Amino acid sequence: MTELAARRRLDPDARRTEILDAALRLYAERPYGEVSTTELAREAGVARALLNHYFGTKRALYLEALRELLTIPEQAATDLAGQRPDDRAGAAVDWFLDTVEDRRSLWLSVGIGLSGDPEVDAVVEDADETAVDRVLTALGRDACDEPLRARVRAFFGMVRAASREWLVRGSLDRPAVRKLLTTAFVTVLED
Amino acid sequence: MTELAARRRLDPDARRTEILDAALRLYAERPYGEVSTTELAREAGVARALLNHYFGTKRALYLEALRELLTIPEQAATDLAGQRPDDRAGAAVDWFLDTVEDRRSLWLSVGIGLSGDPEVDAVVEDADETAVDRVLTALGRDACDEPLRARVRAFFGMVRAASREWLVRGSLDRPAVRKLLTTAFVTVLED
DNA sequence: CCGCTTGTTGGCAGCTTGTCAACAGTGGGT
DNA sequence: ACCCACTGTTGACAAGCTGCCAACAAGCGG
Repeated sequence: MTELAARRRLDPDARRTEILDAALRLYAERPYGEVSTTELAREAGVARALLNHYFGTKRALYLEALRELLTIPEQAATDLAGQRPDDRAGAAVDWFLDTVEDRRSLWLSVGIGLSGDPEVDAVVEDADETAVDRVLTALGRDACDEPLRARVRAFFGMVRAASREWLVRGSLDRPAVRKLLTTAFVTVLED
Repeated sequence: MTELAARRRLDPDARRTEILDAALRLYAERPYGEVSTTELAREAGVARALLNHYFGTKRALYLEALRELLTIPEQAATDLAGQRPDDRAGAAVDWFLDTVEDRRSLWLSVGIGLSGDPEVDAVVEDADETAVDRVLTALGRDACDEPLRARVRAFFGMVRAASREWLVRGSLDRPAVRKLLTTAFVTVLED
């Protein structure tokens, strides 16, 4: 059953991604604290010490995986400008929901919101920051308006919670979530 | 300096709360993974094995502390009914912000939103559920309207994120947060 | 074919958690 | 007042986990 593969010598980048993919696979099922480095190494088909060699520490590997997961594809938010101005908010919400649905399992597995761990929070906030940039520029709004950015970040909290209601609890269907988020988004963008 | 106090024999309930308080104190500063049972025991002035005796496992102790933290005082939400009907949402938001500000350090330390850990999430969701109950009944709305409940839970996600903008980043002041959340809450309540 | 660079590994040292038998307050019975 | 059972409390042990380091070997240049 357990074939011990011959010692493969890989390009460092390839090995890195192999390990990262394995980590994403495991963290998709269980939270950080319940996944040991031994398991991570086994899943990646690699010696445990190699994790430390590439990522330094177990936590660093987790943060890398998290960053990888939260990095949203750039192309998506470009075509909002073509929409009718009065429904750009709706189009933006559709974009949110599409990306969430696409990365469903991983997105939900990593949890929603901030963890209380400063380093983890930093990664999440970083991802939020770029998402705010993309959305505001796609909407043709001033991306340097700090209070506006803050309101959008607050709105993201609602996006996460609403996605959870939709995908996990099933208490809202997609049209309901869309309507809820769109109206909320409009109010957020105004004042 | 380090006085080794004589072995005190306490009522189990008293000892439990002593340990829980110590745990809350530590978890207010550092996340779960960075607090060892040795530290928890030292902070509580107790042998490490006693933690296991009372709570079984380190994780169980954490969950207890979390539940304790998230349990909101009941009295607060009762006086909403007296408000002018058209500003009940604003009064509810004030109530949110008061409780958040009151428990500031602990609330923020525990993080915002869900963690990906099923057990932790269960505790958080449980607390949310009772909060939804209190708010809806205080507003005179149907507390059994499941889609409405879902929308309020989604709104809570925004409350958390907005509180963070206010208390941690300082990107919004209290009036701004109040206005943002109030208008959003109104739209959430309508649909 | 040899040897060097470097990707890769096994094993060690320190620390953490859960368990268990033993210790010691505390109150009741004589 | 003494003893004894009850049980709150503790020290020590075993298993597991993480980070580190010296050693091994795969591939490439000579």
